[in-house]
Amino acid sequence: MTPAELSASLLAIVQGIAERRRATATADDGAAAAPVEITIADAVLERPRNRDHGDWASNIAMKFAKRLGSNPRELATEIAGELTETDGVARVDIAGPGFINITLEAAAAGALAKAIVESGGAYGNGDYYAGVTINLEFVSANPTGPIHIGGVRWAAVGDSLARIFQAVGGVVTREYYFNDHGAQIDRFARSLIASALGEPTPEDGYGGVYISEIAARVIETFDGDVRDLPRDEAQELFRAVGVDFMFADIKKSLHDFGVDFDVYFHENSLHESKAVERAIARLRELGHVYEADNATWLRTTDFGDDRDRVIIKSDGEAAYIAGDLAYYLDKRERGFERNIIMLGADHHGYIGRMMAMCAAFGDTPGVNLEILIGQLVNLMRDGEPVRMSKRNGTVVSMEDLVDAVGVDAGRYSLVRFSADSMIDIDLDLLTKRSNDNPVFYVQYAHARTQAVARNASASGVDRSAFDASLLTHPTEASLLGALSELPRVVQQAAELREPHRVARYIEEVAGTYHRWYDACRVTPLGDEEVTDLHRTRLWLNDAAGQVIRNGLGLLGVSAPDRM
RNA sequence: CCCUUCGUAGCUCAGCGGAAGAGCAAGAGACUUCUAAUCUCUUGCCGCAGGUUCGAAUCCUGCCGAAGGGACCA
Repeated sequence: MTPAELSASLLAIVQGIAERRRATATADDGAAAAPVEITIADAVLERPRNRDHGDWASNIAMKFAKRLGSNPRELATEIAGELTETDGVARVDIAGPGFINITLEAAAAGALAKAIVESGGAYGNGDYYAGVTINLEFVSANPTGPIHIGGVRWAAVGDSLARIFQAVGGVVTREYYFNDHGAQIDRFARSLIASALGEPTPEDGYGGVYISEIAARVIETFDGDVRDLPRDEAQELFRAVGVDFMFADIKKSLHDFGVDFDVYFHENSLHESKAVERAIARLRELGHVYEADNATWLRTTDFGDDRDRVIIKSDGEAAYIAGDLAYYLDKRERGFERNIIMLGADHHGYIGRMMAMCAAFGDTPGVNLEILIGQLVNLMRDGEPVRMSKRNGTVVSMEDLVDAVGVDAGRYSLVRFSADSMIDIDLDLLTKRSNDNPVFYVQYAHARTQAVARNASASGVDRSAFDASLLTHPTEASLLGALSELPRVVQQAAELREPHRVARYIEEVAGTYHRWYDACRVTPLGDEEVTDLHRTRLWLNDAAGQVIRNGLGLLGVSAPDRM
């Protein structure tokens, strides 16, 4: 019996009770006579932490007691009476103010092990976003330097979120918006030229080691002596070629981190294709654009922003947001129902104008456009914060992180925390390659499932028999309960856009598995005969491995067979 | 002044209407038998004060503390 089946039974029972109450109620009973709407969403089951509270618990009696003209414990007792008769239910207890604690028969609970193994990599998937087109934009760091450790967080979280959306049926495009237009790029180009000519770093330029490396590579591609070039031609050369090199580097480090984007969108293309003009013209037609102080404004205050925004500056240049207008419109024209953008907390001020822009186009903020804000990463050394700056070249890059701890530990430690919490990354701890990263705990659990499977095979234990009623040990009920949660966790992670839930969940599964391993053997001891208990436990072992593997997969972390 | 996020065990953080959790650190125990990177035992005015609710760590208001943000910068 799956949790879904159990909650369906529970729903039917409560609906039946409500129906009978209504039928027998007299008109002057008031509340009891009114129809009470009870849906599957009300019949949620929780898995209690405390095993004394059974396999599943429901608070439905407390929720509906008042509306059904009863007190919680009375209603719970009535529900329990019927639930006890349900196939697969071993025991029902009432506890506290009206909790209904349900214990399943071993056979009913254990059937799940086989179901998981048979579903394989698809176990945990759902249809929450079936067929929904989702554009997920993340990282989008300027190509003026390597991706630093702050951007890496969004790479890990964003890619994981994309995987989770896909698991619930979403048609996801991972997108990287490449800001190759504007003043920062000009500064980048000037910095390259300065480095190439042996001049000092410009006042407002970038000065890292990577600048001289890129400059040297640009010089190599040029047939002749860059020193002979007029300044404006040099600027263009270093801009175009330098950005390409920088961009290739960024792409490669993302790839090495296991993150590949479907679309790398160039901001510059929006200006070259006149998409910006078209977007502004569209908004002008809709009546949201006006001229003032020699500039062109978008009346975002009509849509909840705290001030109107300039879209074309008085010098005739497009403001940054103009690109955003065109970019959003482009995404919509490419057919994405949902456009999600992940930004760092330092950009939270963008939300108002972006949502207003979305509404100005006639779309629905929060549905067609959604902005996720994640807190920044705090870089520490010896307990002291380290300031990173592209200007003076003190940047800890994605490669530094990967070199120090590897892709798995790096990704895991970034995706394990809620995006709402700021995280400190201590460089010394990192380089010590400390073993306290829970990723090893989880990976070890997976490796252990594989070791058990190998040993089982060597001892002649196979999956030729399955008798779920044999899975009677408390740790087996506990493990089965944990395994049953994956689909719900995945859906919740998708709904709330919180990949860290998957990480926390597989940590719990790993713990439950280790405890089961400690108590229950899959392969027989010494000369013992292979029994159906061993065979059935192999199914459970393999189901646990499958769940951990699927969970790690959603985080982009490998599931090793040996450690 | 305004906005956003955070404040839970010694530390790092989960939980976000329903019966206070994990890892680490510290101490004590458990391997002749499937991986000891494991398991077992030991820790709390959920920042403070009100409110909503049958029920609040969770929702609302105020305060305190931390981080970030409020441009015709990107």
